[in-house]
This record gives sequence, structure tokens and C-alpha cells, in this order.
Amino acid sequence: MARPRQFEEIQVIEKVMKVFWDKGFEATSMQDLVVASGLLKGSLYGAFGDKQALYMVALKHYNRTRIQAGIEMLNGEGSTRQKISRLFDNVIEATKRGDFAGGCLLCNASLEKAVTDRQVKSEVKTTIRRLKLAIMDALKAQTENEDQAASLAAFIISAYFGTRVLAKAGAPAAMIGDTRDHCLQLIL
Amino acid sequence: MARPRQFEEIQVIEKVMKVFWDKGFEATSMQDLVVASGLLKGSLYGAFGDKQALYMVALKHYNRTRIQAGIEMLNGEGSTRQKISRLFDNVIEATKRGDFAGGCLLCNASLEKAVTDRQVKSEVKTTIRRLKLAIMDALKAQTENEDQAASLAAFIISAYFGTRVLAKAGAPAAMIGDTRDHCLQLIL
DNA sequence: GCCATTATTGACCGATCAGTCAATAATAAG
DNA sequence: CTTATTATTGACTGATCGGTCAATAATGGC
Repeated sequence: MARPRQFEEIQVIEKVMKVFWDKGFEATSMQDLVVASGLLKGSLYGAFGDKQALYMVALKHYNRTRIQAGIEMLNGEGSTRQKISRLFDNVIEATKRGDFAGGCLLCNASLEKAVTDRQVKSEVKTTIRRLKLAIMDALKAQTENEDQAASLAAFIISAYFGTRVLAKAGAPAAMIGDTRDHCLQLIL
Repeated sequence: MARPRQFEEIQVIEKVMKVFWDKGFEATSMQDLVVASGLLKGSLYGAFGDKQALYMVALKHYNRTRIQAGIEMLNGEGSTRQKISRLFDNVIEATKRGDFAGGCLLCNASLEKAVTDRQVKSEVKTTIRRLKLAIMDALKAQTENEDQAASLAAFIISAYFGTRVLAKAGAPAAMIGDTRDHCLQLIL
């Protein structure tokens, strides 16, 4: 009954996400997104709304794919130590591959867009909580005490986010490995 | 022999720094800096150069004051555990006071300006190295082994930077305390 | 008091910004 | 084929961006 869309929404979101991931919200222009997506400005606005809405869509997509991949590493096979180890090893590998300089869109959002955008802040907080719960689950095989698992999970998230900052800052990869090793010392 | 400046350079730098600290590089306009500093655009350009140069001046000032304050906490009185503890307690206090949402300009720079600005990246890397050395010094009272001190320092910096991200993301203050407590477990 | 030098001022610049819109095109239902 | 509906297109907007510059002002040395 109406003209159909001439693009795959998910593919466009993936491309838009990568630009925001790479450059941040403010440094990304709508023109950058036009070039990356292959759509014209009007189509982007028609399909997703304004720049802020587009950023939210991109961040949610990041969380649903990249952060979810991390959570699945925690839910997968192996000992608790192996599960946590995978999280950090993944940062090391991403850094070596040069994927966005080892950076993390969730961390970027925490320090940039979330500061002034209530919706983004809410999405960030919810996602951090989800990640923390997944870490607690991974720890529960070893620690019965819920509070102990929660505080250990808070600590691991801090160390994890810290490595994402250090990686992007260009710190030597060995520092990430050192962080991982010391985290594992606290896990039986 | 010439007209003297009508402002205190250090006071202007402090004000400019706070704007960049609060809003980041891209979201800060020269007009924001004009309002914050009380100088007109031409004076800012005449005294400091362009926006990038002004950011560098602001970042260096942050490192020379705020990061240096952290290093002095590590050089001060008390046991190794007390020294490291102060670092995290300071984040908790800053978060409670609401200073820039508990954020850290050095972390912000790592994820934003350092990515595309070689000078900023170099300043960031140098400062992280300085901070790491100060942590190593604080650890040396306990650990003779240099390599062990280095890897423990890398781990502590990760956890520390992670708390600055979490704090700004609006995570509950207890998570910072949890991170501190678990870090201290690894220090004799 | 005059001059050389530097600081301040505010108007000005072209480029780019996010966002809009009327015209056109493509579809499915009738 | 006609029509209702939605997608695409590219030209357009006013605002703001970083940055410049000629005119003016303030100083110390002479």
C-alpha cells in the first residue's frame, strides 16, 4: 500500500553505530552518517528521528550485540576464572586487531553523551547493571554469599572498564594482561 | 614598552579547563570559553592560540594540579594500603560533592581528544606513566620485586580509571568502595 | 609628549552544523 | 488504471562553528 524501504534497517544501524563508536556523538556530523549509511539525510530523519535518537538506536544496538557477546562469554563453558579471563582477553585481542583502538562505545557514552542526555544515561546504567549481574552469576558457582558476589562483580567491572580506557589511551597491552592476572588472583 | 595583559593567565586557564572538563572538547565552543574566561575571542587566540592549543594548555594544567594532587596522596604519610585507599576515597568524595559528576579530565581526554590529536595522546600517555610510577613507588615499601610492583600498579590504575568511568556513569557510590576494598586485598 | 610594541575589541568571514520540506517515486489495495 | 500511502531526493534554512583582522587602547623607554 506504500513505497517499501530500500535499505536493511539493521545494516544501516550497524554502520551508524560504528561511526559513533569511532568518533563520539559530538564529533560525528549527520553528513558523516549519510556517507557511512549510504542513505540521504531525509531518509535517516524519516526512519530514525534526529541525531540524538539515532545515537540511542546505535547505543542500544551496541549493547544488544557487543555487550551481549561479553555476557555470553560469562555464561559459557568453563571455570569462573576462565569466564572472567575471557572478558579481558577479548579486550587484548580487540586492541591488537585495532578495533576502534580497543575502545568501548558504552564507556564512551558514559563519559560523553550520558552526561547531558537522560535517556542515554538510563540506558548506560541499565546495561552496567546487566553486565554486573552476569558477572555475579559467573561468580556464584564459587561464592554462595550474594553480597560478596556483588562487591566482587563491582570490582571486576571497574577493572574491566579501566582496561578499555587504558587500551584506547595507547597504554601497552601488557597492562591489560597484568590487570586480568591480578583480578583472577581474587577469584578462587 | 607594550600594553600589559589585563588578566591572570593561570586564572583564565583554570576557568577554561573547567569548561573542557565539564563538556569535553567537541561540545565546548569558543563562545563557551569566552563566557567562562571573561576574555574576548581575540584575546584568547592571541594569548593561547587556537582551540586545540587551548585544550592542551587546559589538560596540562589539569595534570599539573589534579593528577599531581593524586600523586602527592601516594607520596604522603601512612602505609601502602592507606596511600592507595586515599586515591579511591578521593573519587568517592568528588562524586558525593558532585564535582563534574566524579569525572576525570585525563580519562575524558583518553576517550575523546587523544584519539585524533597526537599531542594530546602523548600528554595522556606520559601522565599515565607518571601516575603508574608513583603507584609503584608507593608499593615499593612492600614489594622489592620491580616487575611485581609494575604489574600491580597497572592493575590499580585500571581499577582506578574504571571507578572514574563508573562514577560518571552514575553507578552507586558503593561500587567504588567495593573496588577499593578488593584492590586493598591484593596489597599486604 | 612621542614612539614602538603589544593587548583588547567587536565586527566580520566562509564553512559547516542539524534539521526541514515540497516534489517525486514506488508500492499495494481497490 | 487509479488512488492512498509512505520512501526518497536534493535543495534549502537559519544558526552556529572556529578563526581573522583592522582599529583602538594602554603601557615603558626615550
